[in-house]
Amino acid sequence: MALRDEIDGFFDGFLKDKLIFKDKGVLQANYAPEEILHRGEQIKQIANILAPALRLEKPSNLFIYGKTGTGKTLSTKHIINKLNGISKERNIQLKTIYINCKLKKTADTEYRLVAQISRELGKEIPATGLPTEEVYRQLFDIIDDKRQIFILVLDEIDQLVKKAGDEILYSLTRINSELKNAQLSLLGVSNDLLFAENLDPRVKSSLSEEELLFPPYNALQLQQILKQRANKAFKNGALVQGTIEKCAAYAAREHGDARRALELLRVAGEIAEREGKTKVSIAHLDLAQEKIEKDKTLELITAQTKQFQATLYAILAARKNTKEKIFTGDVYTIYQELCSRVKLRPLTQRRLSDIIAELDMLGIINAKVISKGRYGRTREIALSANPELELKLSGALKKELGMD
DNA sequence: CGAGATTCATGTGAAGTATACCTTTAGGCTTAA
DNA sequence: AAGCCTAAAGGTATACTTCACATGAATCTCGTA
Repeated sequence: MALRDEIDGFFDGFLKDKLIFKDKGVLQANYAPEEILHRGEQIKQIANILAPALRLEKPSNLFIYGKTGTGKTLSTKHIINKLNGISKERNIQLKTIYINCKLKKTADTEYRLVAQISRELGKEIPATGLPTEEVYRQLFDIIDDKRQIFILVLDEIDQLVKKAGDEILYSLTRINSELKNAQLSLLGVSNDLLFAENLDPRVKSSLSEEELLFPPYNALQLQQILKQRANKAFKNGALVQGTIEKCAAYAAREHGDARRALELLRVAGEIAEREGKTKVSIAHLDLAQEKIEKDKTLELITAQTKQFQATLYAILAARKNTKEKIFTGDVYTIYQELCSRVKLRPLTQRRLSDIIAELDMLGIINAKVISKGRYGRTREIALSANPELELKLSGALKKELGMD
């Protein structure tokens, strides 16, 4: 009974003392403000390009690129929402589909992408079993059902191509020639500025009928964006003077990533709140910086399969054993021991090699192929984490793998 | 001493296999006329 | 006879394995200055 009261008391206090935030959601990544600052020009252009859709004419394919946190996703979603609003109001046969290609297990192969698109349109497609052709055919049927325009947004399209190749895009750009009633426009969004360079020329020319570059925000613009959101998110006076400026400066240093700046501010607020403070100070920003990095990686690895986790753990262990550089062979030996210890069926070295390459792609480790001359050829593996994070990772992995 | 051959440990590509899932289809059973 | 259910057959995507060949600089070899 006593415990019960104590907990009630805790929750009460938690609710009553909203020390810092007024509405934290405003700082969350998926929040869409009514007014998007400093992107007026880009939004207008996107609108211009997509506008024909409202007259049931196929808009040009559009390719948007710019670094992370420059408002690409936000702006496209904004326009998409507006289009949806208008088409609903006027009863225009316009549908939009938004797919984020980065989400693992969702859209990282041709089959999964097409299946996901169909799912967005309300058709259940099994995870496996159907021929890819069949899934395409079903998608056609849905799309070509009547005279209508589709706008397909592929966010983080570079991730998709990196994993699954650009033939997918070729197929997608060719869909139109097979459609009788409907028309489909592609809107590709990429974080990688050089992405288009390596595409098949046919795909490239067809995907980027129109192109749009989102430049990074500068420190001043970031400040204004932060202020706009902070006013809604925080209680009056919850921010120590200069916090926003500092936060903007941090983010500007990292190629003007607004998403990161907002996250930084939010996490700083959360930390301050947990400390029971009523004000967010610059010190909290620094703490937040570390925490974000930790959480990102932690989240990433817990989402991986056991095999990936075991591999990473083996790398961490190898790292602990020797101060010297780590090579694939060392990792594999440790990995095998580890497998027998946690009762995991060990994979072949061939597969491990691929897994290491994938971990590298995920940015969790740094691996590059080197030749040691007489002593063969291998991957030289380094961790991109700092020692403290390393410790946390290793702890988390132990738990994931069920070790004591 | 230096050019070319050798060597090692693993990268890498292609093809094959296991698994988990899908649709189709034929046969058997039930049901209703 | 028509309708429905079930299990087998035949097919796919994905993750992984097997096999075989490719890599590329440190090291070795050997001819030459």
